[in-house]
Amino acid sequence: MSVTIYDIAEQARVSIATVSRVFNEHPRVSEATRRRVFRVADELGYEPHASAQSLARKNTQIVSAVVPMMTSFFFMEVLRGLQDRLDESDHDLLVYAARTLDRVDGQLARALQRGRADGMLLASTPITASRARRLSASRRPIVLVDSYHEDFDSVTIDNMRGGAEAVRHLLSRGHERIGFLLPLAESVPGQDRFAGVQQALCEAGRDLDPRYVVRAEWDVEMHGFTRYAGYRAMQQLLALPEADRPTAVFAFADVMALGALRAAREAGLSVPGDLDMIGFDDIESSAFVGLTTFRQPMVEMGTLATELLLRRMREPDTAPSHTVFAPRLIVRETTGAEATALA
Amino acid sequence: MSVTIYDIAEQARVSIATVSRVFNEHPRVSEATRRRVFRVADELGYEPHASAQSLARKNTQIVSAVVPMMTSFFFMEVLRGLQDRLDESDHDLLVYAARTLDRVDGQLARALQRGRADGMLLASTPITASRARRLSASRRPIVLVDSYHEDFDSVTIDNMRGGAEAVRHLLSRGHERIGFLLPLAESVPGQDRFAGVQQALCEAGRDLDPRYVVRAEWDVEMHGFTRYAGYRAMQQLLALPEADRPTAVFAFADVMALGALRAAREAGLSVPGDLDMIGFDDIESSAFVGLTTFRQPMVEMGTLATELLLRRMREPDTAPSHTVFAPRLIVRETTGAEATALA
DNA sequence: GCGTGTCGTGTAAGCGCTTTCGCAAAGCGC
DNA sequence: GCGCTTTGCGAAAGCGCTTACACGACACGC
Repeated sequence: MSVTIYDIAEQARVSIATVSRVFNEHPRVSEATRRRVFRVADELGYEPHASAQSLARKNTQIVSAVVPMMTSFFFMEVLRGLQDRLDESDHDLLVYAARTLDRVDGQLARALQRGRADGMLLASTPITASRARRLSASRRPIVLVDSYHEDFDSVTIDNMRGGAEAVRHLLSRGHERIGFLLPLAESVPGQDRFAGVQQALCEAGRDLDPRYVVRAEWDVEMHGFTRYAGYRAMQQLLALPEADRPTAVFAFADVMALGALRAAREAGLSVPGDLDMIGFDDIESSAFVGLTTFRQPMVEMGTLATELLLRRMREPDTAPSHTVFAPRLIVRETTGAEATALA
Repeated sequence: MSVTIYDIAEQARVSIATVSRVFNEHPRVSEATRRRVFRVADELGYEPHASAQSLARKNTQIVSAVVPMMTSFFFMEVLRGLQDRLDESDHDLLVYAARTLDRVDGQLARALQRGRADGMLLASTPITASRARRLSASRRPIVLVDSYHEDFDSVTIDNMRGGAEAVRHLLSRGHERIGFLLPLAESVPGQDRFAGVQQALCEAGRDLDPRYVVRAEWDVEMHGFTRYAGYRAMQQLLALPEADRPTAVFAFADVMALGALRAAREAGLSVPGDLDMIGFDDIESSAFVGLTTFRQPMVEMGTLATELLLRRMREPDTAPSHTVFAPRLIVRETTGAEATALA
């Protein structure tokens, strides 16, 4: 078997309590014994047993993250933020990734059930009433990233503002007929962005032409956040009589915009030129294809969320905080920017 | 505090041993007590304490994965495979992600140190002699994904074959002057692909013109697997006298190819037409830009690796197995395929 | 020299679970 | 009915660690 504090205690001629104290940096240990214990521990190659520590200390030094991989680029970036911050504070990260949105509940259940973690991060997971109830019932520190519920700390993006800004940007470029490619109605970011759209149109005194609003009905389990959904939705827009076709399109996600770009080009349109296009997310491909979009400070969101979680683990009874980041418009070729060299 | 087996035992008028037996599906429990225990457990909302179980059982039901995020798309896909398989067997996943390759050792150390996991998956992590030593010393079940060492189970891609096939494909399209964009010399997949290149050239009776081989010297911490590195490397190729310029380029990774494409287009070349291009990895953007490349069965690699790991956890003393997947050439527009509609 | 503090250490009681062992009761063949 | 096995369960000993408590040794002020 592996080395335990008993082995060290024996060899170092002290009690196991002292060995434990040494490793826990307890102040009342003499310099001499401290050194002796460390030396013996080194020689024997001792590593504390994580489970035993957890059991005795009543904490695990583990944080879990539940993520629907739907937004995989988003998640990878957030993950970076998490890891960076967690490394510093000596916590490990347990990941419960769900393939599709409908599997999130399963992963959530597991994460809660096992009770392995001291705290939990939920990324891009819509908090329904029933989820909220279960989360509250677990009495665990919880932080939401990219989703909102009043009972929990959250770090989000101001989607409404983004939606509004997208419209304003397109209006400022003189577009009269703007098409919108939306995800499923259930999508919360989708709802918010759309609210922004309506607000901006209203402010500008425009009406929303329902023919220009296409809701994805494809790839339902991804809420329509896929290339294919964007592609099909765009085709629907393109099926309008040519004179009525939108001259600009706001796709609610970059992946959708990419599909839409493809559809537009297949239809013989050039973008920009015949059509302006704007997305949301700033995924990796977007810079490459010159897609105008909105950037979200994902790494930062990850580190902040972790920070909040660690705080809440220390002080569980503070009121939930809600941080909202502003998305930043990145103007690229698809709304007329000059092509730029690769940074 | 939370509910323990003692609470259940008391309420159900049995001993804690029996409660434990019920939950562990021990055969020798009467149907009546089984039911009673389950009922009480449900009422009280009992959840077994993971750390206590680990301590008593001497296993954790946790698998850890160490990944350099370098290849983030690759990792996300592999992760999918992992999760799918782990979910089935009721294991949780601990992720140690390193931002860059030089931080891998830190994460490796943590993963080993904490001893939290019953087994370990290493993705895309070059196994140096010193790492191999540390891994062996830990006496833990280990499986390598996308890297190789004779002492451990591994699941890899036949990079040499891919490299050779890339060259053959370009030769078959009549190219005489082929440029190569390589990552740092340290990169093992890079070395293998290059070996394949040399082999294919040799078979075809061609010499390798050293002017056509550019090794990335940028983004060293990513081993040169970045857009920017590809971009700069391509510029170097383009700096050759026009008559000598390669008519086709094999970039050793899609990200590099994307950068290279950009550089080529900035230089006024059209791809395909003036230049053929081929990459490796089939990242998401590649389908979009029509890049010919090699696909790796990443999800499958993930599930297989997990399968192997679970097996090794059951039977630690079997000889290491080495599975090699063949990369599949995906011919797209950059080597002359017709543009295809989005699937 | 005596109380009073502080230091350094050991003893032992947990943390919540699994599992061995033993025992009584019940079932079996004859 | 007698020995035998099987069944169902409890007692108790861990798993490796933390930590409250106690205790002796020593330093200090007076």
